[in-house]
Amino acid sequence: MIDTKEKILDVAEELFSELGFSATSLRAITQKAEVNLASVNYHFGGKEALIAQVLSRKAEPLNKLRLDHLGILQAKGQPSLEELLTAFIAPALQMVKSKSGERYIKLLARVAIEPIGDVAKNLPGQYTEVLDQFVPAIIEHVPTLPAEELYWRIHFMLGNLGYCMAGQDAMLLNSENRLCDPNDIDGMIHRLVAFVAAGMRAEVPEQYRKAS
Amino acid sequence: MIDTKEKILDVAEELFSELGFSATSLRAITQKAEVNLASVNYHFGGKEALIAQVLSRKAEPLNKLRLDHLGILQAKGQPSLEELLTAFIAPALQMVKSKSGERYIKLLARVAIEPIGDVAKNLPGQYTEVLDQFVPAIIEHVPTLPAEELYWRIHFMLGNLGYCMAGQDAMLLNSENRLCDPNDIDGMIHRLVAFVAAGMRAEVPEQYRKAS
DNA sequence: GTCTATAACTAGATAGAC
DNA sequence: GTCTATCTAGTTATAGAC
Repeated sequence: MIDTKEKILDVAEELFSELGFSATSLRAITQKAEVNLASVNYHFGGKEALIAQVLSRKAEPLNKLRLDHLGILQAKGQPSLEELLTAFIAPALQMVKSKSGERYIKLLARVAIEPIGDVAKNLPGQYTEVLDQFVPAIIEHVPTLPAEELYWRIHFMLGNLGYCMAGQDAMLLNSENRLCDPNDIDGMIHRLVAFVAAGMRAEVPEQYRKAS
Repeated sequence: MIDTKEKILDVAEELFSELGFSATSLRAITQKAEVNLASVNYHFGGKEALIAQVLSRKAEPLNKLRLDHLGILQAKGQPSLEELLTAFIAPALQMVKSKSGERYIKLLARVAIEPIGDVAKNLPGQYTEVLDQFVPAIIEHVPTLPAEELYWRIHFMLGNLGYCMAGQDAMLLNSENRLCDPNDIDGMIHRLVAFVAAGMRAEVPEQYRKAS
């Protein structure tokens, strides 16, 4: 069947996100997907490669959304820092509205907690293309920022994003009386962009103000 | 024995962080701790309450460090925003240098991924006292910030902190060629404080600039 | 009781027929 | 591309020697 690969990926994504990687056997996946056991190896090369594909299949449309958004901005002239950050942040936060997006963030968390082979080590590679496009555009707005400082701040932004994507599942967000609604995705995007933009523009602490 | 409770907590912390909550049986815990199976129920009331205690036992010294730090600052006059944020951020990041601190952050991640009863719901309560002390002190530096906006930014800061605490286990941080060293805890603290302080002081986006 | 050998089972990977 | 059969490794359980 032509979509055997897709069926395997769908079931694998579901079981991996629910049970974890080591608790999910290839036999369980192939049985539920109603395909042959050997087809995993034929199509993917092994369990670890399957995991990597499950993850990259989700990363790809996200990458595309971000790059498309960036392309549209740049076609209109030089985008503002806020516009750049929105192009990076909004697709990720909008993604987690869907069931499938929720699974993706759960899978990322599992990779961090239950490291399988080189999967975690290879994850950042799925985002390098996007970062390589965004980082130079961001630099234009903070030209005096040392490169090391810039990458720290990129990481801080990724931290913000991860926490917000985890949303209601995150432990500290579902607090009462804290006056902000984690379901207000658009509000979250606007506010996060403002917060990160200010952080990006922050003055560099003296001791780190060497040339880059 | 007088420290049966402590022994149970130690072993439970270790097994929960390594195996997860549902994969760790009370039998496994009591056997490894060399205590009677029934003692868990006697001392804690049940598995869920044990989990809650394992978590709160870690939160308490962190809370104390933060509040002590804050007290010292306030005794010297009005602290700067950067000093306040350092008092909040530094204890958490320094904690994860230890094996036990690593376990704690792993447990927090597990609570998010594998929700057990009301444990996740009750976690924020372990930090309310600290936040109730810090938030008013922070407000003095951003007096025009609407309350809702302030809490969003507090959450953004918590996101930064969580990501940095996860450190090398986090998926996106162990990237090559990104020029920043996640083991440089002091550098991380200084830079994160500068980043968050700027975010706190950011101008409020127009649409959210209603009175608080 | 403790230790070791082995059996039974499970899982990932592969070869070769179709 | 799909399938059956098989190989290899790792884990768990158990039997029997000491």
